[in-house]
Amino acid sequence: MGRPADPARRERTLARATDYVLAHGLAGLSLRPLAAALDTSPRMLLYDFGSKQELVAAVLAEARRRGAVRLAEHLPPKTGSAQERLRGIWAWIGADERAPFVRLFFEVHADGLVHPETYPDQGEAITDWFDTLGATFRDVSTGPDDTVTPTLVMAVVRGLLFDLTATGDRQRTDRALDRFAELLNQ
Amino acid sequence: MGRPADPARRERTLARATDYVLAHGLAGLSLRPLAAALDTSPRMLLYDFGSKQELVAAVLAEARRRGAVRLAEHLPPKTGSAQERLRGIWAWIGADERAPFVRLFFEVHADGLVHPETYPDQGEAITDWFDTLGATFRDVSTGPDDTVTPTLVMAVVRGLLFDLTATGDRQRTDRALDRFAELLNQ
DNA sequence: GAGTATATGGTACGACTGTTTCAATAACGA
DNA sequence: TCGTTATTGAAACAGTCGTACCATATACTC
Repeated sequence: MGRPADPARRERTLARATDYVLAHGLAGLSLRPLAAALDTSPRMLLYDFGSKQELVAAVLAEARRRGAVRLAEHLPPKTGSAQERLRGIWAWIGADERAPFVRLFFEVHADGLVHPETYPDQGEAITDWFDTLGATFRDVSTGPDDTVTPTLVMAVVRGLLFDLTATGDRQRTDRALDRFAELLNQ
Repeated sequence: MGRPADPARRERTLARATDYVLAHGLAGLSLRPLAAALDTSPRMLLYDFGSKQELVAAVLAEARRRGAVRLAEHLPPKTGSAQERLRGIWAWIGADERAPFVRLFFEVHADGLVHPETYPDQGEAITDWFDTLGATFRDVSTGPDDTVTPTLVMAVVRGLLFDLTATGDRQRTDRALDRFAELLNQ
């Protein structure tokens, strides 16, 4: 009895809100402009998500879900040298299409440093790529439980992403990655 | 004639404001709490700095100045292997005492990605370490104008700092740096 | 139709924001 | 003491923020 609930609405709003946050960033996020861009109202955002904090948490979870899916779709087969695979990953993550994800990634990390309590799984978000990347670079690892190699590979990728997003100098960062790939291949 | 100006007040306020921002971060910075912590008033902050934006710019310039001074003080002489020098830099920058600087560093970068117009010299802030680090690692560079080696070295350091600040796992990040130092030494 | 649960719009509250305005005080030279 | 300039306090302004309250509309069962 009564009007049936419409859970699809929340999902649709979440998807569009995630698009919005990827486009505009997290820092200045405000309910009223967000609602206006989504053709809804702050009233409905709170109705669906309870509070702004829960909305943000849902958006971040959705963004991470999307990233994981696309990474899984793209991850190259384990053919070719470690050098080639590393270059493939860098070309993919550094492409302009990934810029909104990368930007949000850095934004969440920075905010997490100031408000650790808001991101209880901050550490996980960093290390859960290891399972994926560790498998990809198993042949250059020292053993099946080697966490050092994936740590270093991810540090290079993140560090160069940091540089690339700040300076826009793709040539220099590309070359630096090549240099690392050579070192790793020896 | 008339009451003499007191430029020392602005300097004193700037120094304390920089301490405050290093301790509390940039994101939630607000004039009233800042003024209260500095035993002054929002009125005086604007009197001395003109606007919040100019205050922030002054604080960031001061923070960068401090960082440069301390780095210059610490930079080890060019004795020892590249491996040892890299470990020295990592031990210094990764120490707990540097955490506020590192935090602010990531915060500014993230904010700069969303509001590039606010940080006209964002790229410079990244590349101006190269002159210092390029000299330190000249023996592993391919030439006097080699920008690739310092780019890679800094990417590893920043990437591992990212990991360390997010996960707190010092053992794993230390080992990853050692691994990189070995690779670089070959 | 009535009854009922979900979905919305409108509005206002209280707390904050950076900034401005107006007035008062303080320290100097003449 | 007086003029002048620097400094400072108190208050208000115009805006934004997240959120709560109240009424209404909608879509369903019976």
